[in-house]
Amino acid sequence: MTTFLGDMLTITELAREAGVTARAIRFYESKGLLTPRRAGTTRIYTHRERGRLQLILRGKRLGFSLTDIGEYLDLYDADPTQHDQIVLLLDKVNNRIGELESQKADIDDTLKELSGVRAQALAAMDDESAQAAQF
Amino acid sequence: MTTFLGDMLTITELAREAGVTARAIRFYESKGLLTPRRAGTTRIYTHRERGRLQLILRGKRLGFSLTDIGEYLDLYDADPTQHDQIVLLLDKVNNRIGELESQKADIDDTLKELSGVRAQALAAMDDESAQAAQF
DNA sequence: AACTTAGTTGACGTTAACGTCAACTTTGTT
DNA sequence: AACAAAGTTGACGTTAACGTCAACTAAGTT
Repeated sequence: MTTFLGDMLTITELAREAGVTARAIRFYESKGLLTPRRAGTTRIYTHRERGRLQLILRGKRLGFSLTDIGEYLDLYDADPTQHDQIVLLLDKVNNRIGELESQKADIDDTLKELSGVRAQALAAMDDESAQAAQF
Repeated sequence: MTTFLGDMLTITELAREAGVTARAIRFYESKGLLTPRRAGTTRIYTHRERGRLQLILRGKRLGFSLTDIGEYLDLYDADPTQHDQIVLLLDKVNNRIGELESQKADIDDTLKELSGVRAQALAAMDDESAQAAQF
């Protein structure tokens, strides 16, 4: 294992670093979200794949399906010399931005409600201690 | 069907209004997220259930599981006279707020990246038309 | 050379969130 | 009364996203 690896990681190393299982990483690959090089039969993960994995995990945290995430990743791979591709790209990017902004609005609504709940809870506790101070 | 219904809806009416299937609504009930009254055997949905359903759907848009959503809905039902409940409630509310804020951060990161992608795409199109203008 | 230690490829199992019947009962209509 | 429409309860099917094995192989170790 004293072979020079530089920026490269094995699947279990990447898994630990990212906090997921190797199985999950292979699964993402089977869905076309990752395409690691191979050293013989063994998968080798480099900077690019690490970044992609982070994007995948972030997408998951936002509740997107792996299919959606795949389309998102594709946005980074468009050929800037193909006019048609760029036009399609722009459309998809704009759609994605719209979705994310409405999701953000949902979050803000929820946060406001939770602030309300919290305020009520604090008020209830105040009442309680005021009540206790009576005796 | 000319019975007075007032604020009340039948399951298919509620389903249409909310854009989901009746099956989904029954499913949410089976998970304890909704508890409609009954007129004999038929479910009756009133203002409260409609609001709850909206909260469920918003939770889904944010990528939460029905279990998570159930805990979220519980936050609205805490008894303000029970000290222990309120303390627990505050803790849960604060956790939820934290999660949502980090989710919001993920969204903002993604939005920034997408802006970058868009800018690159627009630049590529500019180059292209400039190129075309050469001839 | 014999072994342990990753890593690899199937292949089947599992959970969440419904979809899709089938078989009834209940209502309102003709 | 007879009937179509809507609602109800099972119960089985389906998809996504992995978990869990089993059986092999390649790579260093002793």
